[in-house]
Amino acid sequence: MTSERSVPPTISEVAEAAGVGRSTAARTLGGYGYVSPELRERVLAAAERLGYRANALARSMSTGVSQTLGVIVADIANPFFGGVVRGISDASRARGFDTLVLSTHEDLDEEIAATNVLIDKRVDGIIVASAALDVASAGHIEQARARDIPVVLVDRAVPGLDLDAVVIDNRAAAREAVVRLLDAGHRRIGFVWGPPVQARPRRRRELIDIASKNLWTDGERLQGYLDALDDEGIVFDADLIMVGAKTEENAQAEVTRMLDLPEAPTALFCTENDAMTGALRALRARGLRVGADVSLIGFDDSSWAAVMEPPLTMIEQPTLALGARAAEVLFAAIDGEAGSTGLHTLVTRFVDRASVAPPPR
Amino acid sequence: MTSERSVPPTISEVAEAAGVGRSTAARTLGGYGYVSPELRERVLAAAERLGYRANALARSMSTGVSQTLGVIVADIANPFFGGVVRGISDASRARGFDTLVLSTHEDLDEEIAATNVLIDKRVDGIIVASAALDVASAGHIEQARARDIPVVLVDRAVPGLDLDAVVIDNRAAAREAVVRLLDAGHRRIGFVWGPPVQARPRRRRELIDIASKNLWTDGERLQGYLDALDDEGIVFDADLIMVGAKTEENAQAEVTRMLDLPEAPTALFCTENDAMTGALRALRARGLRVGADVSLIGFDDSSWAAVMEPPLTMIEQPTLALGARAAEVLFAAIDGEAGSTGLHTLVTRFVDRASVAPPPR
DNA sequence: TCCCCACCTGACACCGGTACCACATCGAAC
DNA sequence: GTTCGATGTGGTACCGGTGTCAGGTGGGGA
Repeated sequence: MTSERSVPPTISEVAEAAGVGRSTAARTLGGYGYVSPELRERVLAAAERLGYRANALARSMSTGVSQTLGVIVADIANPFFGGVVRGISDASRARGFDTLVLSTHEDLDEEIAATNVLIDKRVDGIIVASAALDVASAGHIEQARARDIPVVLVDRAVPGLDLDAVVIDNRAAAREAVVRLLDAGHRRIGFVWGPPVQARPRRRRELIDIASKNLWTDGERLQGYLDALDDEGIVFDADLIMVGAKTEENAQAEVTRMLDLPEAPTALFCTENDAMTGALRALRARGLRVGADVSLIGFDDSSWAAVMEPPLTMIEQPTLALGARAAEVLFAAIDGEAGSTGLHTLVTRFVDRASVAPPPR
Repeated sequence: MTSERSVPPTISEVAEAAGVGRSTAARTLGGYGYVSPELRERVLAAAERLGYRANALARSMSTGVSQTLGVIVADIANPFFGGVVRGISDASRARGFDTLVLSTHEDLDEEIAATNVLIDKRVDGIIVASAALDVASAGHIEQARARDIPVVLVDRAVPGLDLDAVVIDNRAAAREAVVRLLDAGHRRIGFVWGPPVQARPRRRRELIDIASKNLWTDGERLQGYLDALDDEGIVFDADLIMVGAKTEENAQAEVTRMLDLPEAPTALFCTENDAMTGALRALRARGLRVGADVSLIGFDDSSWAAVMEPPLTMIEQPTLALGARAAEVLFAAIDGEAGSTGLHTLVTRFVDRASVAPPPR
C-alpha cells in the first residue's frame, strides 16, 4: 500500500508517522547503525505505508558519492558503441551503479561540455571514448582527474595521456587481416577508411605522420596495414589509401577510384562497417564479384556479414567485453586500488568466412 | 587558470576569495537576482581563479529539478534503440537536459528496478520502451505518475494505459508489406518472428488473442499481416507463423520448417533484423535464391540491407525521430502543457529494393 | 533638514539525506 | 549503593546550493 501524494515523503515524515526520532528512522531506512527490532519494525511499516523512497540526490549530497558512472561516446546509435555502453551498463548495474551516457557526435567541444556535465553531476568515475588526438587536446580529461574523478579511456587511447585505456590491438588485428590477404596472393590491397585528409600523402613518412596524428584506432589500423606490407617487402602505394570524409558515400567513391586505377586493387581492407558497405556498393556498380574478383576483409562483425553472399570475412571486436572491462578497471580505481595505469588490451577474433580468395589471374 | 585542489571549490569559498557575501556570489554564479557590476566582476574573477563549477546535485536538491531525463529501453546495444536513445539525447541536450539511460534486457523486473532508480534520482521525466504487456503489469509506471513524474512511452504503447506514446503504425506498415507480396502474386506468406509461444495456434481467434496479449509491436505487426490476408480473402495458415524463442537461431529453424512444408511459402515477412538474418541463413542452407525463389520483406532498414545481393526490400523506422518526438512530448508535459494524452504516430518508409518478385511458377 | 524609498547586499532557513555524539536507561560488578 | 559500561535513541551539524527577507546605504523630494 503506497501513498497517492505527489510530493514524496521524507525520512522526517516517516519518523513522525512511526513515532520515533529522525535519526532512528534514518538508521533503519539507510541500513546503518543500530535500531532495536521493535522500532525497526515500526519504521519499516510506516515507510511502507507512506511509500517512502530515499532521495538519491540528498544521499549523494551528504555522502559525496553518487553511485553513478559517466560514459562519453561518439555516437550511441553506432552499434559498436551500443555494445560498449551495454557492457559498461551491465557491469556497473551489478555493482549498484547507474550510468549517465552522453553522445558527442565525434566533436571535441561537445566532449568537453559532456565532461563538464559529468563533473557537475559529481559522477564517481568517467569512461570515455575520446575524440582527443593528443594530450594537448585532452585538457578536459585532466580537468576531471584534477578533481579526483577517476577516468578510463575505452576503444581509443590518447597518446601521452597517462591513463588506463581498455582497447583492442588494432594494429595487430589490421596486420593479421592484411597478412591473410597477402597469403592468399594479393599484392595490391586497398585501405578503405582512414585519416580524413584531403591531400593524398605521397611519401611513406608523410602517411605515418598523418596516421599518428589522427584518431587512435584509425592510425593503428593504418600502421598494421603498413606492417603487413613491410613483412612482404611491398612498397606502399598512396593510390590505394582512401582519403577524404569518413562516410559510406566517400568510401564508395574512393573504392570506385581505386578500381579504375591502371593497376586496380585485387583486395580491400575495410576498417569500419560503413567503409565495407561503401566498398560493396562500388563493387556492385562495377559488376565485380566479392571473393572471386575482389577479396574483402572488414572490421566489426555483424550478423549481416554472415549472411552476405559470399559470407564476409571479418574481424570481430568484443564490444561488450570492452565495456565490461572498462567498468572493472574504473571500479578498481574508484576503490582506490592504485594499479599502474596503462593499456588493457582485449583480443579480437578473426572470423574466417568466404570473402577472401586468391586474386583472379 | 584553475586550481589544482582535488576537492572542488564551493560558492562559500568563492565568496570569501572575492570578499563578498555568500548570497552575492550565489546570485552572480547562479545567474539570478541583482549584483552590481563591480562585485559581479570580483566574483567572476575569483570563480575563474578557483576553477569553480556549480554542484548540480546541490542545485537539484534545492530547486527540486534535476535537468535530467530518464530513459529505459530493452537493449541499448540494439541499433534500433540506439537510434531512439540518440534522438532523445540530442533533443534533450538542446534543452539543457541530460539523459540517464538504463537497459533492461527486456525483463519486466529489471524495468521496475530501473524505474525506481529514476524515481530515486529525481529525474524530471521518463521515456520508456516498456516490456509491460498490459496495465496490470505497468504498476511501476503508474507509480512514477503518482509521484508527478511525467512519463511517455516510446516504440511500444501499453494497451489501457492512458499515457502519451510515440510509435509507428506497426499494423499499417506490416499490412503494406504483406500487400506488396500479395500484389506480386504470393499466396503462401510466412510470418517470421512473433509471439514467443510454444503451442502453434490452430484457430484464428486463438492467434489474435495471443497477439493482443503480447509485446505491442509484435501483436500489431501480426495483426497487419492478418489484415492483408483478409483483404485478399486468404485464410491464415498456422504453419506459416513462426513460434518459439525470438532468436536468430530459432528463426532459421522455423523458416527451415516452413520451407519443408508440402506447400512451402513463396515469400517471407520478417518483423525484425534477426528474423531476417535467420531467414536468410535458412534460405541459403536450402540453396534457395532470394527474390527468385523466395521473396522477402523485412523490418528495420540498415545499410547492410542495401548491399545484399539482391538488395532487400525493407520497412524503415524513423528511430531518431521517434526519440526526438518522445522527448518533445515529454518536455511539453514537463512544461505543464496539458495536451490530451494519446498515440503520436510517426510514418515509416517502405524502401522498395529487389527482394520481391513474383513467385516461381 | 528630514524622511522616504529604491537599490544592493548578506544572513539565514531550507532541500533530504548522513553521521557524529551526547545522553538516558539498565544491568552487572565491586 | 555507587560506579561503570554496554546499549539504544535522538539532537544536530553538515553537504552546497537557492531564495526570502531584513537591513544598510544613498539620492531625491518635501
